[in-house]
Amino acid sequence: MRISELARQSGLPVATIKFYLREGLLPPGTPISRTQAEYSDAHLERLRLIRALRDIADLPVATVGTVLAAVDDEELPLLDLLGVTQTAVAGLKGSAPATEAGVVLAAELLAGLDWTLTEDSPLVDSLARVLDVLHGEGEPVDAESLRPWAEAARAVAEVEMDHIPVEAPRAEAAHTVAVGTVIYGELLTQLRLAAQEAVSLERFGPEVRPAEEGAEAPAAEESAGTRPAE
Amino acid sequence: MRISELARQSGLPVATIKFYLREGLLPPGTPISRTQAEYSDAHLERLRLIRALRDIADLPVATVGTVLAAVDDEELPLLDLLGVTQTAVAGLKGSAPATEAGVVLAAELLAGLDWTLTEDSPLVDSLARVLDVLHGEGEPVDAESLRPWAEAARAVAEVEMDHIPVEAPRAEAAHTVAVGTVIYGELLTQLRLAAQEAVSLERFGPEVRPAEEGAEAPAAEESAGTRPAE
DNA sequence: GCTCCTTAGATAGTGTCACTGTTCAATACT
DNA sequence: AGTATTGAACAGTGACACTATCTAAGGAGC
Repeated sequence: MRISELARQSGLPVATIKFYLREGLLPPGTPISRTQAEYSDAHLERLRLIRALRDIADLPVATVGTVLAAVDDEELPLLDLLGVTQTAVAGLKGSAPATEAGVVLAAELLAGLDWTLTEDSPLVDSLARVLDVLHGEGEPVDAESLRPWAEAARAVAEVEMDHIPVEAPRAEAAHTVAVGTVIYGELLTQLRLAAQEAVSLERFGPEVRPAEEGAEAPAAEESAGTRPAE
Repeated sequence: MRISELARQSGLPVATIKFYLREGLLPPGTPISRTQAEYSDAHLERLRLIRALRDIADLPVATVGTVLAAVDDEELPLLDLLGVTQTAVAGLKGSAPATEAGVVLAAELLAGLDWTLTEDSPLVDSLARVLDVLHGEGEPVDAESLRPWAEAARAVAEVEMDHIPVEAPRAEAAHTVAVGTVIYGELLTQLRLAAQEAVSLERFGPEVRPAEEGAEAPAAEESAGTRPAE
């Protein structure tokens, strides 16, 4: 297909696709002539992935490029791909580096959990910055208090690692690593919020919520698309 | 203290503080004269919180304003504050709404978990969008496959709800709700990444990774290293 | 061959966001 | 008195992610 067709199928403007091409996020199509190139379904795939990383994970375009390059690099071990992807996702905004105390706290926490990271893992600093903020807000940051989060994190991490098709062709496994790291993270985030709401309603406000089994008024549903959750 | 002192103690430029004042994120100080105002430690507190929401959660300034206004509103029930905060945090970037299929899937998932949300909770849509992406990438999105994430999410949500000082003055509880929803979310995200790394190292490569204490082989590693890339 | 359309590629422009800097008049401090 | 600081209003900046325009070269139908 040519670029306009690719645009139509992906739902993206031609100009945007050209932009991704320029930025190296999307590999060039195979040139048919000097003014035409052929794009494949793989390009469509790739565009979907790009949009997922942009829309869901909100990664900057340059970072998407870094991750994609790592996915495409057949030489790169999966373990390193995971590192690249994590670095892309973990990055916190502000430039303030973690305090020394935060780093110590983070290291102690990891040690207490028996989690061994690579020597220079940037995750320690990201984690330290979060602990700094928590500490600054008066929240407890000792290993014991944080254990529930650590255990939940570990549980999903185990499942995710089980989920990587290590025996499959590298391209497939690489795709899973990148998608998994990024998208399952967002899934967990959204589920946590949903769980918060569910738990808080159970505890503090079940009575303000009829709509259980009674004759649900025929109204509503106008924009919900489907039943809300019952 | 006056504004320059507030700037010094908070580490923020005066111009930035004035900006937050203009945007309504920071309440005005008590005017001493027509050209001077007195700021308190509460302002310092507030600035810390603003920076936490900006740097850690990467919330837009306008959204920070919304959350802060909800925190300050003594009339607003904590349950509603939670809703406001969740909406602020959950917001996904792209404008594409969830597909109908995604919404159905999300509703079924929530139903299967016995999680009841408010009728019009925007969380359903956010969750649906993540499921859409997962589905588009060929990942399984049935309730059974996603159960581990749901259980982990529920576990931390329970702990977080326990953690809210419902008996304390509303201002304190409100602060905890906002900080908790936002910052503990990031904590979980970072811990998940750390756990991924720990688990992957345990399983696939404690030995392929020297750099422990030996004299780091001067050899190549051409470009594969675990550099942050960028 | 001759229009008319599409494309690749290069370059410039737009809109948003979060500051940042500038000016001015009214104090405040020394 | 003289310098510095402040609050208020407003213009300017830099990063980012597109988006638009322009040009020359094909290609398609007549």
